[in-house]
Amino acid sequence: VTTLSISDSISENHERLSISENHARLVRRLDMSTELNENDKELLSTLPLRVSRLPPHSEIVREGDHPHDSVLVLDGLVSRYRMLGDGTRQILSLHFPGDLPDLQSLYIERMDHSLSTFTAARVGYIPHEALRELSAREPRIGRALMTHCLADAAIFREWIVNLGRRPAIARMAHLFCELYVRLKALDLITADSMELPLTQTDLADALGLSTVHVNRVLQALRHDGVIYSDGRRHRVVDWERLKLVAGFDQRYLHMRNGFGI
Amino acid sequence: VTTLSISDSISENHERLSISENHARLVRRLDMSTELNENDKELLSTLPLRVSRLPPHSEIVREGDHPHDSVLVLDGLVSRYRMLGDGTRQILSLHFPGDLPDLQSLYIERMDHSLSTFTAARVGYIPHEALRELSAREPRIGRALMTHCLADAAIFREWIVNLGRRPAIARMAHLFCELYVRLKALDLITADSMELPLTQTDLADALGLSTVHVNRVLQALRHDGVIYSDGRRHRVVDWERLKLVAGFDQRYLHMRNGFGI
DNA sequence: CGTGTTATTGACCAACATCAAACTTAGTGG
DNA sequence: CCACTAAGTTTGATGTTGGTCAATAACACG
Repeated sequence: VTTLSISDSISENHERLSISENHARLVRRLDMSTELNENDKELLSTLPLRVSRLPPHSEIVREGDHPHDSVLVLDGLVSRYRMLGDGTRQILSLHFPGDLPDLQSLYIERMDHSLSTFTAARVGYIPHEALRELSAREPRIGRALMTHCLADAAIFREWIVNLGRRPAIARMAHLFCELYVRLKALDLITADSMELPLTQTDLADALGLSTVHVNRVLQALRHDGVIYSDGRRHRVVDWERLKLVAGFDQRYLHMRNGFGI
Repeated sequence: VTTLSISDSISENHERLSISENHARLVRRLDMSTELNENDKELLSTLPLRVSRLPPHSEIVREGDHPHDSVLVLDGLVSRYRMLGDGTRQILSLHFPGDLPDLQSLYIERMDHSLSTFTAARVGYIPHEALRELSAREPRIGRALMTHCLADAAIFREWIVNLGRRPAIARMAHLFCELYVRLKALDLITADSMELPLTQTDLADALGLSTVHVNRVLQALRHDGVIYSDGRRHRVVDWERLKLVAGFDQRYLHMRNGFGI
């Protein structure tokens, strides 16, 4: 499997995905921000992993839960979000294969938001116990996990900036930049194009905009020749201009040299 | 010192602030989210702390820095923020005595935002080395520090919700709710009123609004008898209504029972 | 007292939301 | 393969929130 796909690999030949290939996703992802040696990688591969196959739009963890496992995304697109009293939703983050989207539940008992799939997805559950034990025994692993959490928080900060101080078109461009770089680091970009199974309503809920406005902003970006998006596929036509519109600087993603763009 | 004050204690009798009183701030703050035993508290008090007195509006850490110490707020009001290319600012968080606002620099080298004082402040610098060493030796301390970081991230998430999905008046109310609960937990509330040395421009930069609109929103809240604010002092007149306007639910602050409201 | 900062006001404007309808697409069952 | 349906996208018309600009008022401080 040389080129992975966010949502298609579900329908690929599953015989090829051995257990160790699941762990490889995790290893690769953690290695993105913290350098891991061979020993670390071995150790990570010993983590118990209960794999589960989920339909699209299914809740993985709900606000208020007290989970005893952390979730590892193996395939598909996963998001964290909060529902408000008036029925509106705010998406907090998007997660790709290799991400541990609720690692914070290791140290913070109660979930203050929910986690669910957009696409059909495979996720792995890793018992907190195992993660704690390994982190305590192997500080390098603990450090890698913490760095993962903290890089996550850095993304939250950037989203605050995005929502607070950028106009709609820049917000959209910035989101595309972020996702593009993160997907690139995972080898999930083919021909400058990313498959994001997000509706315009989903984008609106991530960007704090209305659906209608998202539609108009996308049209503007298409018209200006910055991106070309057609349903689920979004192609970055002019990366430099996209970055410019967004005011994007990838350093907040805290990727090691050689990862990202 | 029974009643502390965010900005006034600077001018109090400093003879009474022994080293151990500085550490007490940290202990009390960490104990808010993670239960500490006497041994943990002892250990925390052994951390080396270089205390420094800073004028108002001075930068403590700058975006791009690679700090070797973490900052402990001892007195005063501190904020994290990002400056954008067009000169606008987005405040990311506000920090009170006992907070460790850049603890993430322990694991993430490069600062992706800046840290500075609003008021005159006293801050303590704790070498990363010491924090790492103690965390490794005493997992309970490591855990408390991580929980502090993660509760921080929970606040970022709530700010994303605030900026993305709440109208201006609710945003303002929500910020007041958060600060009120956090200050209450630190015993920094006197007569339902909090001293926040923030200008309306500062509030605007925290809430993603314009100064003019902040002014009008504050007037509306005053007019509705929800808060009374007069310069730097903000009094919560009707807490229930403030919560209602904000849609506030303090659980995202992840305080242990008995802390908060 | 000045002088600089902050708060307040009014007039006007722009960005974005809302509403409602039409259109497109993908999927489903006959 | 087609008709039917549901979900998503697009459009237009209109409304509102909140931004911008500019002037004035109120403080705060040396």
